[in-house]
Amino acid sequence: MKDKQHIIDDIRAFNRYYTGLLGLLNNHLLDSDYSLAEARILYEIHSLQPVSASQIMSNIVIDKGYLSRVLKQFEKSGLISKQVSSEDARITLVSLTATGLTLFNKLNSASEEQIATLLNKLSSKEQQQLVGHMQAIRTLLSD
Amino acid sequence: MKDKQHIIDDIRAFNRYYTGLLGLLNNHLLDSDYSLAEARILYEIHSLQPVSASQIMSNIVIDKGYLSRVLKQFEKSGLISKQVSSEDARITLVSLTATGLTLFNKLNSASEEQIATLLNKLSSKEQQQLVGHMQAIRTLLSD
DNA sequence: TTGTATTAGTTGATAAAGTCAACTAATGAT
DNA sequence: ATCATTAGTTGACTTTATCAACTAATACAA
Repeated sequence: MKDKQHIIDDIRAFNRYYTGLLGLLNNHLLDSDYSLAEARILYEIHSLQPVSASQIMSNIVIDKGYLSRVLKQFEKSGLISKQVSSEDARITLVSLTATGLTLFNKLNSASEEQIATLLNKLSSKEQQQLVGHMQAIRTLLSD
Repeated sequence: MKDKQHIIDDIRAFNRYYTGLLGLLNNHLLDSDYSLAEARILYEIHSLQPVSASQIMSNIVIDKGYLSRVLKQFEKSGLISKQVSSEDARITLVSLTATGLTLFNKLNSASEEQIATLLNKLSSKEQQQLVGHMQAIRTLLSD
């Protein structure tokens, strides 16, 4: 039975470890023209479209000015289209264009590929266990 | 039994979740004058001192030019002292000064406090389980 | 030993990323 | 109607990060 200090140390060690792993997994973005933030915004748009900037901000911690500019750039480069909400003219809903969807699929596949490479080292049973541990962590921390 | 695609999706969902959690836990640094990178460098120096820039780079992914500047600034502000290695004059070993140690302790306590707050929502048994899941993940992924 | 490659670290120049406040326009609430 | 709030934009700026060129020291092999 570990004492509290020991538990805290272990969690921080895991956090350092996992920060590094997340960094490795996100490395493939360096070969693309997109940052992690942009990739994540694209992911949110894909998941929630048509979606407002505010909705995106409720899923990602990001400055609204920064987000506004990213979306502006996305529109300029033809990745998304904007449409003012018919219910509330303050709100602009964004959706992926065909080009945006193609890009999303490309980035998404690359992300999946990273994970797949990680999983290749594990047996099927170990893979199930890994996911089990992850879900257990989320469950423990989400109450 | 989940198929591979399902497993990949679950892992990516965990990664998004944990990225957000790490962001929250690192938020306390916004109230300090130090960035996450700086805090981590300070941590490495504390752990490994006397330590070279190269050694730090083997623990953190960071540009050597950037690291060089951070260390230069640390020295300038009296947080670390530098000493050329007696065995190899290319190598500069850095150590925390008393001021640096004080700062480290402060940042360290704040980090621990963040974790402690997270743990407060859990019973002692759940805390042990949480650490168990984390170690299991590390074990699975580190082979 | 001498030349060649490698390693450690620094610096200049630049780009990318993120922050903050002021602002407009639309809507909500009393 | 007025006042407050919400959504989003923009300008100005700082911080963070990247990359290549460079010096100096050491390793290594002929």
